[in-house]
Amino acid sequence: MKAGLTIGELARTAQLNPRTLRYYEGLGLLPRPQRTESGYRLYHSQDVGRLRLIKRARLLGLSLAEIKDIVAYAVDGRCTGLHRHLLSLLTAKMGEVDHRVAEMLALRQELERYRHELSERLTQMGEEEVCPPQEPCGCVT
Amino acid sequence: MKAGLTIGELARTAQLNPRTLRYYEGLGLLPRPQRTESGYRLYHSQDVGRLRLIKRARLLGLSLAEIKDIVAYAVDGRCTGLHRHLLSLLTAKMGEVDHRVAEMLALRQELERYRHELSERLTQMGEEEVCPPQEPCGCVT
DNA sequence: GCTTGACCTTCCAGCGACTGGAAGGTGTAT
DNA sequence: ATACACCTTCCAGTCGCTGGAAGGTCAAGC
Repeated sequence: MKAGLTIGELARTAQLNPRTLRYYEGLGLLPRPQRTESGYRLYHSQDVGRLRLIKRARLLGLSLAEIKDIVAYAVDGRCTGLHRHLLSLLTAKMGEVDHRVAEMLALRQELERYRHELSERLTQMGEEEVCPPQEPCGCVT
Repeated sequence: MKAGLTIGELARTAQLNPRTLRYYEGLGLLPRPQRTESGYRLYHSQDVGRLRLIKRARLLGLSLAEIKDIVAYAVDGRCTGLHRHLLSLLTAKMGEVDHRVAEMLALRQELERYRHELSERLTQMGEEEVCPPQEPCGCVT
């Protein structure tokens, strides 16, 4: 076994489960790779980039079907549907990225507030103690 | 039917499916609300805030079980487990927010690049045409 | 050479978080 | 009185994984 990554190696570098890669292959999101004589999948290091794009798009919440179109374009330069369709998908999703980033940052602030409060309470009381019902912090109203 | 929101009204203001609210209730994420004589659920406007927090936390990818702890603390001021446990959860998740925001922005750039390229191609060729295989844009390597 | 152990293969089944259909009751508007 | 949109419960399906089972492969150590 020489040039090429096994599914485990690719999965490790892409921070994904090997099972997930096989699942993606089944959906056509990942091309069917070469096989060794014994049937092991052999990937190119190039596939890492493809997976990185997929992962990011998943983070945003794109469906695997949508991602398939985007990856097809990004990696192979072809569209499965209409140009205009893909274009409007991209535009919509970019707007969603902005929205999500804003929400994330709002959540971050909220978490920070809880964390701060909580760590204060923790220093005041026993370390291992289960928390009794207390005043709500009133952040959520 | 007076003071109080029906499940549909609450769902609409929180931008969620009524079914999702019932599902959350089943998991204990949302308290069992009052009922009208005929059995309709009646919510307080206060529940909107709770749902907003839940939605944000879901956006970040927290599991509903994790969110349950956070919401219990944020809204009712109590922990279901150890203080320290919740604290480390919060800290970890705040780190993840930062990571996600960075990934989102990277994705945004990537999408913008595809979008730009694609719109150029679109103005050069027929509007409604299905895209033939073309050069990959080489962004993913 | 043989065993150990980590890897690979396929297939099928389960989970988490919804989401939809069916069958029936409610509430208000015309 | 009849629409029509809403509500109720229950069960089953979808999406995106993820795990177990049963078996084959391969490099390392004894």
